[in-house]
Amino acid sequence: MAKERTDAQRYQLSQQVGFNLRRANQRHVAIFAKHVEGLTPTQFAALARLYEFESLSQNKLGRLTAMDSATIKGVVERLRAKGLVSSRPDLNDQRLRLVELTEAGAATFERAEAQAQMARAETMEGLSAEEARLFEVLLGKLV
Amino acid sequence: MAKERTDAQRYQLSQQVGFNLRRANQRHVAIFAKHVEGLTPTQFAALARLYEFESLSQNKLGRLTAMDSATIKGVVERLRAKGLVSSRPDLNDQRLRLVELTEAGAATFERAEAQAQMARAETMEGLSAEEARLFEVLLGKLV
DNA sequence: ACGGGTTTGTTGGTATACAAGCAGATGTTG
DNA sequence: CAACATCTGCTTGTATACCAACAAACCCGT
Repeated sequence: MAKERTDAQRYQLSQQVGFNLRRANQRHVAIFAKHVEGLTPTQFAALARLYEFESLSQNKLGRLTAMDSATIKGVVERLRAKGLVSSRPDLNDQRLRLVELTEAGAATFERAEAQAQMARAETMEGLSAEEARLFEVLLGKLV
Repeated sequence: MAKERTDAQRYQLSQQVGFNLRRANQRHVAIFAKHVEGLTPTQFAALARLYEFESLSQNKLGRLTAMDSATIKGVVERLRAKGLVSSRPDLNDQRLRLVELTEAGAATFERAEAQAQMARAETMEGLSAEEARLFEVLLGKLV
């Protein structure tokens, strides 16, 4: 057995918000992967935004999904490789790349939405309905 | 302006727990980086565990910090490059690599602990003291 | 003692995530 | 209109994060 320090010296990592935020997120990603086949949470988020807004520039899509321009580039690229989105230059503003859902992308999102709901339920299963509602409110204030 | 779908069709990504867990974690990592210079949250977590237990095998350290063996390998490697930990083979069990804090590592952790506390405070600044306490309890039930 | 299962650490591959630096396009202001 | 600032997308580099496959070392039951 490894020796432990006394309580006075011990730092309670397991009770640190930052550590637990990271673990909660890790756990949710794992649960999401189990329920939603073929899409990561970030890819799902991108599809959700494109479903909401028919067409978005790549950077704007990134901002709406909390990804910087380097990250969203890769996500769009992988969604494109799966045939779920298309992208083309904007004729009015030549800096922009307009990204859109394909039909397959819209269908995939609609199917994934129900699965994502199940992932959410499993993520929250340790909390009562009342606690879950409260947690979501507090989490919303944090971000 | 991009066209939006009607409310009936709209998926409220911004209210999804998974999405907000990811954003909350991103935000915390950014705040942590601002307050704790030279250490990432995961590197800090590893130092915290090594401060708690004097000596740990690499894999066990990974388990205690919620990192798989591939991830913890890189973290230990970078901490070693900074001179904050040392690692050596275990003579009793030749599979193991024992990882320990160096003196510089212990000092760095003690300094970083106060800074991490400030990062925590800033992360939670949107919540009242009572809400923050409650949030931590609920988050603890989730992980 | 030995053959089978487990554990540990490593490697390679994929996917976020962000900083910094870049070039081209656009906007703004004198 | 010209100078300047801003924005967009791209690239490189670093750091998690996890999966799958692997070999060496260990453990355990027979």
